Amino acid sequence: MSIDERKLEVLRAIVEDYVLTHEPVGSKALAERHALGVSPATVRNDMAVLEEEGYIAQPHTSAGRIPTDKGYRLFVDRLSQVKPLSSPERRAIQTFLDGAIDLDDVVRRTVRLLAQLTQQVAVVQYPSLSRSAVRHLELVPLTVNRLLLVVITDTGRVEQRVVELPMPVAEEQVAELHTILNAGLAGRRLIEAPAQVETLPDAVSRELRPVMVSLGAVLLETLIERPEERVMLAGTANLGRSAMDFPGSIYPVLEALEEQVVLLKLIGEVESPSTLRVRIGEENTVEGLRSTSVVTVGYGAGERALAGLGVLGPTRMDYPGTMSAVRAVARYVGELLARQ
Amino acid sequence: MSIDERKLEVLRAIVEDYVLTHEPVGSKALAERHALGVSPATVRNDMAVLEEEGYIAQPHTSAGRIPTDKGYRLFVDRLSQVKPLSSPERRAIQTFLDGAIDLDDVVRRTVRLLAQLTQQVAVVQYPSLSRSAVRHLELVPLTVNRLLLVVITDTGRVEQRVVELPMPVAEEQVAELHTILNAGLAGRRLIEAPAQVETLPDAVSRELRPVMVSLGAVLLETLIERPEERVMLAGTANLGRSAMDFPGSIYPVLEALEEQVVLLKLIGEVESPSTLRVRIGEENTVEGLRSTSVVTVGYGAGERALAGLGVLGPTRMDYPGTMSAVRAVARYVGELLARQ
DNA sequence: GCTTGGCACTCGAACCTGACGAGTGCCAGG
DNA sequence: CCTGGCACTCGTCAGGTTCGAGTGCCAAGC
Repeated sequence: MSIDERKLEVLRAIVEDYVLTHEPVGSKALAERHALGVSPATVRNDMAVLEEEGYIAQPHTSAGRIPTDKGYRLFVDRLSQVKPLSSPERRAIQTFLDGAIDLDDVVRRTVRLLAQLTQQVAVVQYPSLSRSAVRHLELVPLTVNRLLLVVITDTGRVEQRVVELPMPVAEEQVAELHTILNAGLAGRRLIEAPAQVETLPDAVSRELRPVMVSLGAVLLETLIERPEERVMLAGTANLGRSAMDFPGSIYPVLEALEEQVVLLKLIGEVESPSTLRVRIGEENTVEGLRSTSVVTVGYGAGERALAGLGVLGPTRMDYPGTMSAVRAVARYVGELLARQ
Repeated sequence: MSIDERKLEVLRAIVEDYVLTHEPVGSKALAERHALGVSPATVRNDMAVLEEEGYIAQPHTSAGRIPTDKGYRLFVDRLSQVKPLSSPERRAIQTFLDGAIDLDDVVRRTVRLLAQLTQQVAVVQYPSLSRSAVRHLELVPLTVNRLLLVVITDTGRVEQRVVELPMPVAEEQVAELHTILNAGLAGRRLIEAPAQVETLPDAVSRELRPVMVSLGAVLLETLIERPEERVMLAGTANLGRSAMDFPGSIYPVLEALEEQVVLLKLIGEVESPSTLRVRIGEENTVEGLRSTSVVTVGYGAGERALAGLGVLGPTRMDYPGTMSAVRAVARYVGELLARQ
């Protein structure tokens, strides 16, 4: 690393000031506001080097400097210290989340909380179906040859599908199917279900085999092969607050946020609940989000990530604050889900 | 009404031109583009009268006129003719909605469709719980003293609550509760359920009464007294397109749209599926939506409105087009729900 | 060799100005 | 009651000027 201590200090000062004021920061103001112990002229020299190396840039010749994506990256990687949440904040998270009555409510509260804490756009993915375990399967006869298949997971998620049966079934037969299904699948992860599903038809009485086959097919197709991953969004209005930070308009950002696929791509690629992931500006693969930064993390019980959550805002965001808020919320939601 | 034929014609022309161009329209352009059969000077006189009566206004002295809310109101009430949808549009609605696999999917497709057809923000309310009928109730034992109560309505909506029981119950007892619940409630509207719920404890064996009481309490409280009305939103990005139409910014609009309560207020007050409701600008009671117009209608099977749907956009919107799109979609969704 | 103060230079923001033209209101004549 | 004509208003736009923040560079100092 060719950058010595003071230059890093200068970069940190630039990032901090710029995040605070939204204005390009000049050498003089910088030397004054931060106890750098050197004169503006010296700062200018450092800035020239930083610019040459691509960490900062000038919007126009006679203006101060602003950090580049590369600058923010360095800041996040080496300069920012985790800002611990204030205890009122911690308490707010607890009391706000503890009131949730079901999974939907947990997700809704979480996403609002995140949006409010960070004053940015928050995204929370529902606990992923494929990574959850089946708690219970229920069959509800709708007509003689239509069943509603209800799957309840250990995270509290409830999914239902209508299944068209190849033949009419009586009530006792439904009971039989019900028993076999639960015996075979309850407690299993959905992701390890396919093998199990194959064996199910053999376990039921001969005439019910085709019915069990249809049920298995629906299970496989809609719950495992293309499980419906859902996300919830909040705080879009916060984009307005920082509208001037987006070149052009917030329009492409709003557009990207409307696409479920995009959102999933954004927070779906999480690994463990302990590692925060920060994508800054151009690092985002999604066209339209190139002017934003995204902070995501997995959440779930223990080390296994059930799903992701995160926050999206202008590249000029308060990274330390956002990162600790995201981490704290994820941790707490994980505990909450493990508890029930 | 002190306004004669030609003045109305002039007003219509102004509205139509302004909606098309987004620019104040002057007397000359107006006389040219529309076959009014009179000279610009005459149009000017008419415009002066229209302005005096509050139907149009001038942004500044040397500019053309734009319609006021009152002007749009007159236009909607007396001047616009329903613009029938093109047959490709009709077909698009059909094919797009027919692919839906469950209620969630119906709502999601509907809201997207509306947003795309109108190029505005679309809002769709889920079929209201209290106005739906119970198709089936299911009880899933979680632990010995916790049950999951699942309610399936005739519109395909599935709601679930965890119920803490005052005592542990065995499997046969759950079966009994299940039978009694379904016997008493299946087929009833949720809104007429309270009376029925009261009688349920008497129908079960003595020792199960307290359990049935808890179940009844949960049913009443969470499903009937404060039923969770849900809405889905799409097309927020379309606000960007007409950002310049909003004085100040779209920020307050976005903010209002984040509030479920506001959205419900917006589309919840619908009566019959046949009557469109148009609220223009200042007619909106919601602060923040004073610069928008809202077109809503009820939808449902037959004459009974199950819930509402609608569209929100700048006051300068294509009212005839929007109105017919909203009406057509509502009609089709109603049919779809009745069919299943 | 790094730091510092001085100084000339650049360039965007803000302000002013005048020309232009769209659009109006009014009036007299048909 | 409609019409053409005409004076008037006022926002927009282009061009020009000033102002000042901030820079880069250089020579002197520690």
